[in-house]
Amino acid sequence: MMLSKKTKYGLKALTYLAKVSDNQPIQIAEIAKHENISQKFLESILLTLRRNGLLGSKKGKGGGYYLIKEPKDILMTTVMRVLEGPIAMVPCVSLNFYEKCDDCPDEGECSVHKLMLQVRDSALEVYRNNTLEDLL
Amino acid sequence: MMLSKKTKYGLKALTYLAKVSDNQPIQIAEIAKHENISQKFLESILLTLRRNGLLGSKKGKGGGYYLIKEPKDILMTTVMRVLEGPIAMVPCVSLNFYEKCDDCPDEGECSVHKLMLQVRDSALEVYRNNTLEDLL
DNA sequence: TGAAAACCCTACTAAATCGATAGGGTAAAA
DNA sequence: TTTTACCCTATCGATTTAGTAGGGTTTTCA
Repeated sequence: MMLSKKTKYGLKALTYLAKVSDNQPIQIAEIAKHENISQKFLESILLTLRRNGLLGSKKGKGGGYYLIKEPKDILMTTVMRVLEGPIAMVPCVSLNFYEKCDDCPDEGECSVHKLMLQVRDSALEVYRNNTLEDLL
Repeated sequence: MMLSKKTKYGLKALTYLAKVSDNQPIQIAEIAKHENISQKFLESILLTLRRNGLLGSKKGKGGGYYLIKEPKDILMTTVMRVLEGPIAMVPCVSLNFYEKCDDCPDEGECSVHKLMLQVRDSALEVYRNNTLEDLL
């Protein structure tokens, strides 16, 4: 139930980019140093963000990573799904990764299902109501 | 970010006890069979619940586990904390297990902190608004 | 044009956690 | 006094996490 470091670092990196850059590329090393993150680990996280359309990158001297959207257009639902995976705590209440429980004969009767549905909805509401801009 | 099987099974066991029993002791084997749970694993979970004041037990023939409170008096906040641990996804927003992040110089400025505070509050609200009775 | 800067990719690993399994010990009721 | 059922400890394979290592490859600028 803990937030992974991957997500934590990813969020911090996005925040840093949103703060300092006017879409100038920022080098990995700079972000890593400023946010106290292992550079190599951060590298893999930024790569994930880029592959999922949240960041752009530029190679060569003067290169780096930059936001390709406005902070106000980057929803936390997207960020969390990309970095942390499904928002639901059990697959049987997941919107995007639904899976039936093999041990549970009737979802409608399942107390875990009932509770986790509410938890998912409340988390989703938080993520939907927060853009990167809101966190600056 | 997944719910552990421990919590899932624990919740199911509590629900089962609330449904079938008028505070008669129910044997582990019966719960395990009915809810499709490994008996030995369930045993350790029930023990945890007993140690934390959520269940009572009776030894010997005719023994088993039973609820020691009314379902309407068993809050999900308690159940989740006992089985799953802290509700917060980062220690720096935990009410009961607060810890400062070593990499984060200023919590007030931290985007992760800001977001996770909201997530914790919304989860807490759900858990506070649900008793065992509500899940039956 | 060539070398340095910076991204890109793969593979490995130590540590921790999870979900169980095994095997017995102990108390209580019939 | 024997059976029943809870109680407790230890172990273990699989998976995940949080990196580390090391070497590409591409691009840009001098």
